[in-house]
Amino acid sequence: MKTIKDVALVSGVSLTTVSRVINGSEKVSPKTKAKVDRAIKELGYFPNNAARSLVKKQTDSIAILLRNLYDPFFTDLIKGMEDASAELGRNVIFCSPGKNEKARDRYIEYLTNGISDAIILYGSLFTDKAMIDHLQDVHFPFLLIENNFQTIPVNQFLIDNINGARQAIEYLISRNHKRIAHVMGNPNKKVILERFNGYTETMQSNGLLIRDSYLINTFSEGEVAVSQLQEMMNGPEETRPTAIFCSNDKIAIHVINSLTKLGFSIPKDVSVIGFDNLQNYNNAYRGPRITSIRQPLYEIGYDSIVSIDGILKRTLVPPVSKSYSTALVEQETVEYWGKG
Amino acid sequence: MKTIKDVALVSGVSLTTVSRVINGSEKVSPKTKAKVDRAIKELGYFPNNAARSLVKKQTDSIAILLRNLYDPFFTDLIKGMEDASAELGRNVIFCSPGKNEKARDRYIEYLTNGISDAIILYGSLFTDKAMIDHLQDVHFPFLLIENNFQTIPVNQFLIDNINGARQAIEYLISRNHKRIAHVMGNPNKKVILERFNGYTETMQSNGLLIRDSYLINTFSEGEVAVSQLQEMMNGPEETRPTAIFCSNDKIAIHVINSLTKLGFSIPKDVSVIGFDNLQNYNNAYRGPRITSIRQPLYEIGYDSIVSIDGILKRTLVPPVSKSYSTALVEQETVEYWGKG
DNA sequence: TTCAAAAATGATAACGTTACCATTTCTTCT
DNA sequence: AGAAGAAATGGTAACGTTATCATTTTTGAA
Repeated sequence: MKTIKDVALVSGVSLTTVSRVINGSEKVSPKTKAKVDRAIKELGYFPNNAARSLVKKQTDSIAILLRNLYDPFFTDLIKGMEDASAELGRNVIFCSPGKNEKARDRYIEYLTNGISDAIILYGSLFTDKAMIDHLQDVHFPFLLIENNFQTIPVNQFLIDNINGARQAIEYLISRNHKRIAHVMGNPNKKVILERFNGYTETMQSNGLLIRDSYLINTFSEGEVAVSQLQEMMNGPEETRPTAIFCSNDKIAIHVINSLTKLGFSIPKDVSVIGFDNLQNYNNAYRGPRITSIRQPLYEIGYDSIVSIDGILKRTLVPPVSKSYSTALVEQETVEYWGKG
Repeated sequence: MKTIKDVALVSGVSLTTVSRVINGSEKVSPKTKAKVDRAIKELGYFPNNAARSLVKKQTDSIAILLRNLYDPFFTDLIKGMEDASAELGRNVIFCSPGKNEKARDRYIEYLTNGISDAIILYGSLFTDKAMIDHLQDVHFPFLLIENNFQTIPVNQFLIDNINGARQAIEYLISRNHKRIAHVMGNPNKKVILERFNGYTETMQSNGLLIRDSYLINTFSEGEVAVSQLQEMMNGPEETRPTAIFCSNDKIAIHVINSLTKLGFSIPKDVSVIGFDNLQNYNNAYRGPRITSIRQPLYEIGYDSIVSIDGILKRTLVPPVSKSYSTALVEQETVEYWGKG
């Protein structure tokens, strides 16, 4: 490995001067700069980042921690992050420790100690108070996306899930639906809970009844959810839901598949609306395109990098927090109820 | 930021002893270890990786460079890498510079100088000779997947695309197809060229004619490809292909969509076979599930991490090279031709 | 030509850790 | 009790870079 020392020796100048050339300092004569550049090229020298960040106490790179990098849910988010970092010329590194908490903490310890200058964390199940406290204690810059810490002043981007759910329900109501069920996921997740809240609030404020059978939890019940679904759909016609709001598109796919197997046709017999507006369906799915609520993941990804960059450059003063609104995407799983 | 010095001060031992405790050395008494551990906890000390890798000249982490992390094509590959690194307890960092060559080189310079101990590179358009030469010059461990350097002894994993194409064509032949067309992508890509070669070789060895119209290049022709496709399918029945082999599933989707628009039904009027066996289709796609050649991307991802780990631990001696075979996945786009 | 100011260059100490060798302390055996 | 050996601990120099201050060289005005 070639070092700055070798370059200094070959070009006949001091370490300091070489360092100046490398870092593009103005205070070096063109002649000297040429000499040093020549030596650098000749030796194939590259600066060592470990040494550099040790003394500078900064690395110039941003880390992103996602639970699973391979999840198609993250497609747009990652794309936004890639685009922003390319435009800014920032090095960005992605890590995905999976659901293992030990691995997550190992990565955080690794990334926050001499590897990156800031970290972006996505997802509520992925973060806990102790972790956030730790990051604050050591004054390490971080940005949370869709996490559970709305009460403390940290950098965080949130999606207005409550209003997103409202958009879904009000859209259904505008299509003449009154009996609307909700199939939800793990309520420990921020997004699931908020969408549930948005559902109940909107139903109530529109004077619509939420029957017990209208709430199906795929998380706590496991396989039971399907039989609950079946029971609900086989109930008397006057209480049977005409539309189902699902916590997300994955659940919607599951619901549509199950209903289809039970002999129902979507959206003729029952409308279904999802959340997330997935761009890619698993190729096992054969049903109609899901009418869904879109969250601006590309924008969020893009902005997150830009914001962290701003914070590191001190052009932005933390805490930076934003709320993103959702939009309804009409596709094929919702139909006007009754005689249109 | 707390340092080893603070820990030494608080626990009343020397720097060296603290370092020993941190690194789990045996040569420290239980009593001292307890004292030091207490101080570490009390101070919230974490070792600085920059300083550590500066002196150790190793970082214990592996870097992966993919052109675009968000591409659903990489789903299984990434999953395999994540699983392997989790099992090994290795830190793995992903970077995706996009198609920008400058950015790619910036990342390589960054990663190879004090950030990671080895690098995995995927894709043939993504690497060039100069880059590989550089990595070899500086003796930085790397592993290529599906690249263009079969001639020089580097660590590399390859997929047997020629045989994969043969599997596709022979399957079609076994289903009574004789007039088989090929819609291909950018032939500068290793995989595209090899699949094309596999197609021509297998056609020839089976005594089947490749008419000029049977070769359609979506890359050089752009939109022209669709009109070529149309022309081919509207030709006289006795020369019209009964099956189309596509370089990959994305192209197959494009072909199926175009043919459907032209009034053809898949697989009744013409069979289509793809390559890659994508797990997720873009939700705009409405056609049948694509019969395709599967490449073992999960295994490749998993093995790549294990191999690089082995090379770094010196339990494996480079060059490590493997060839992976493909498998046919029967789905819905190929039918027996004629009266079955 | 001289001198002050500006520009260019250099010497050296950090940064936080581990490697290496030296020293001290503890065991154990006679 | 003393010596030899083992175990535990410590001092210090590296690692490759940049920051800080000091020095030298150049420039330009009188």
